[in-house]
Amino acid sequence: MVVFNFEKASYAQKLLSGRIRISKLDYVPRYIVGLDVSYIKDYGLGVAVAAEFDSLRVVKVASVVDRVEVPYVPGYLAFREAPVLFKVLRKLKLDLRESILMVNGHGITHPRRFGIASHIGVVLDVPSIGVAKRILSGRVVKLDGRSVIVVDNIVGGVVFSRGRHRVYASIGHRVSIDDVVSIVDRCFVGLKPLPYPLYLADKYSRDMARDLKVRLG
DNA sequence: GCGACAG
DNA sequence: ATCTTGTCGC
Repeated sequence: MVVFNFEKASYAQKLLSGRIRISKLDYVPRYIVGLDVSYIKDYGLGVAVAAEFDSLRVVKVASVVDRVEVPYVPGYLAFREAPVLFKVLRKLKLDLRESILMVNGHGITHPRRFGIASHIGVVLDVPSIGVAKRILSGRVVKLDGRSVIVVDNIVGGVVFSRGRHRVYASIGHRVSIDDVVSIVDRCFVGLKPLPYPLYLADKYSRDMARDLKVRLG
């Protein structure tokens, strides 16, 4: 049996973090795609929700059930979940050249600056943003009335407060911190604690887990 | 060594 | 993430 090699995974993350491009989004996206995974035992239930960037109207949803081999260890989430998300993105059959990805997890606000949002963004070379419910790496600092996450002396993420909920958004790939702020901000609708595309991906994957359990007894 | 630790 | 009863607050 092959065991996961965390040493090599660390090396890969440090190496690949050098491929992250932090720059202003170079096109107006047509779609924003929310990505999330829930679990039943060793099966990951991945969901992708594509919404129009302007109206946030949902245009496409895809889901996949995939066996996961890698355990969850903080800092190595991508090696567990990214394969599931690559599969569901293939099923989505959407032209990602005109889209941006919103991934449940961190981007560069990661111990080796290569969280799952950056991982997926770099591998597919698609603009991406990470959105996490808890902080993983970096220091939260107040910067002109706004809480931001500083890593390596740059602003890599921003903290959003929705009532008592906190959301930590960060640069994934091919976006600027200003893009992260403006894009995540306009995805909050109503009182939902997560940006809409991610809220739906999260909801649908949980619904899927519940339904599948009923079907299994 | 100790604490912290996305999903 | 998932499991899982009662309980706090609006």
